Amino acid sequence: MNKIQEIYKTLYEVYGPQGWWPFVGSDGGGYHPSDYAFPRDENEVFEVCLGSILTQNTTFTSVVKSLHNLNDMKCLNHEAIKNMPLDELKIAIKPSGYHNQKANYILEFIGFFENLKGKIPSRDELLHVRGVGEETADSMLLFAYNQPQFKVDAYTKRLLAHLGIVAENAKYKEIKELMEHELKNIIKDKAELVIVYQEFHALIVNHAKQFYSKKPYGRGCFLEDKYSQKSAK
DNA sequence: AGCCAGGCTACCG
DNA sequence: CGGTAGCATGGC
Repeated sequence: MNKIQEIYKTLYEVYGPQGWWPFVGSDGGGYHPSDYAFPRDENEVFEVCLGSILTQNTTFTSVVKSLHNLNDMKCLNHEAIKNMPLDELKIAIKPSGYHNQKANYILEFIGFFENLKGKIPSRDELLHVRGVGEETADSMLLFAYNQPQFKVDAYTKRLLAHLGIVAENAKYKEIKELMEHELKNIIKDKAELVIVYQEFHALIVNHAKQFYSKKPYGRGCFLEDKYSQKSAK
């Protein structure tokens, strides 16, 4: 087992399955640890994509508020959002911040989404949608479409940089390819790989919220002793 | 009161 | 190419 896999194993043993991606539509199930039958329909696929845009540079608790606002207005689906007044959309998603930008991102994405007609988009196609960058694209592919694309976020980079596994100025692509390379050779089954990518990302966020949110980063991080590649002092 | 959050675009050199 | 200002709100 390589170091990345050991870190995953340790985090999973400590925190358990995260069942990331809280759904608020449908039966309003919230998080769903150990249940990987999501998303269950086309509307939940869209809900994840919507959440992926809304969560840019924001906490997911804020996103859940926005999603509840839309759900209360019976507008938690692409057709209703497309047909609602722009001002109402902006008000609904206000808790997530950047509502002027994100409202337009969402409408642009809906145009793209409807053109797909249920097809799975490629990563490159997603990246051409305005408002969809690398992390958002991977978020959609991993959590909405169950594709084995590792999602790298600020926490992932911060953790790996702190442990000396990547450089402080490492780029998104470099980190993504490292994680995928270290994990996919061992895990052959695609569905299982998706689950590991999903859980790993969620575990990193859970862990990093506690130990990598405020400076000095890494204080109290129990991964540091075992996995840090930095030479002592 | 200030810093940070599960980023992206536009524009600069 | 890399670097950075601007975008907005809520929580602690």
